[in-house]
Amino acid sequence: MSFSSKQELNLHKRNACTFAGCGKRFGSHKYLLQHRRVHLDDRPLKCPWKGCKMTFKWKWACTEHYRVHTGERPYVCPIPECGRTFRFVSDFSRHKRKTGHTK
Amino acid sequence: MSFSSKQELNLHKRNACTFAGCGKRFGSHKYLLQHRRVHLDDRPLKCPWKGCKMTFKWKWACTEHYRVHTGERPYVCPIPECGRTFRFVSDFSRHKRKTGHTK
DNA sequence: CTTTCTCTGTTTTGTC
DNA sequence: GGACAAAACAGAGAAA
DNA sequence: CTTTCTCTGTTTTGTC
DNA sequence: GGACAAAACAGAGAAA
Ligand SMILES: [Zn+2]
Ligand SMILES: [Zn+2]
Ligand SMILES: [Zn+2]
Ligand SMILES: [Zn+2]
Ligand SMILES: [Zn+2]
Ligand SMILES: [Zn+2]
Ligand SMILES: [Zn+2]
Ligand SMILES: [Zn+2]
Ligand SMILES: [Zn+2]
Ligand SMILES: [Zn+2]
Ligand SMILES: [Zn+2]
Ligand SMILES: [Zn+2]
Repeated sequence: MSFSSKQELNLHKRNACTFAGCGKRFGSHKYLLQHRRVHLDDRPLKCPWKGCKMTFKWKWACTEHYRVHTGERPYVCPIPECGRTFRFVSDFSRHKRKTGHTK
Repeated sequence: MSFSSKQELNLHKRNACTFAGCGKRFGSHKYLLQHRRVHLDDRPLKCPWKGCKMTFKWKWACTEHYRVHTGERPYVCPIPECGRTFRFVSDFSRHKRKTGHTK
């Protein structure tokens, strides 16, 4: 880590991103370091599906994307009369929030 | 302005956006209020070109977009041997930065 | 790498 | 109980 | 409004 | 000189 000014170092210590136009602050210093990838061009994670060219910055995005190939719908509502299934955790979360279907 | 907690009011006073997942801080309180539109669905500015359906949150984006209809290239490099023209101020800025073509 | 174009935080300009 | 990292979540939000 | 899907800040889980 | 708002800039960054 190198800093071009004392001001920048102080912001870093306060968990603030110093990329131009960002200005975000975070709850942990560890995450601040992970957040940097948002501003970098690298997309190091590749979809393991043969022939798929999708790339990602975040492991979780890659994990969920892979399900569009497999068709997997791993989230199942625990309410017996409902039984809806979801491919993405976000849609499952919304279902629980809107319907109250929680065990 | 209403706040759901004292914590949220304090962040507002420190020019911090309290939308979930944002966490940005800004140089002025006035801009913090303008920044909110980033999180709202409204796109109140409409392209004035007949038949164009483009909409915008920011006036400047609308102003520059309109030039794709008119073909205008209002930015002209002041160095006589160069004379390049640009449709968008950002490209003109980059030209000056990379070449040093400044009067 | 390029060009084209939009988004947005900050700076500059204009009016009182 | 404590690190600490990895995984997963829970929204936001873009696209159609 | 809907469904599908990606992004990311925070929370939860797993290992020592 | 001071507000204060409007306009414009200067990057970042997505898309092709
Ligand atoms: Zn550090
Ligand atoms: Zn950042
Ligand atoms: Zn894939
Ligand atoms: Zn259900
Ligand atoms: Zn206020
Ligand atoms: Zn915000
Ligand atoms: Zn238009
Ligand atoms: Zn030039
Ligand atoms: Zn674009
Ligand atoms: Zn949404
Ligand atoms: Zn998307
Ligand atoms: Zn760029």
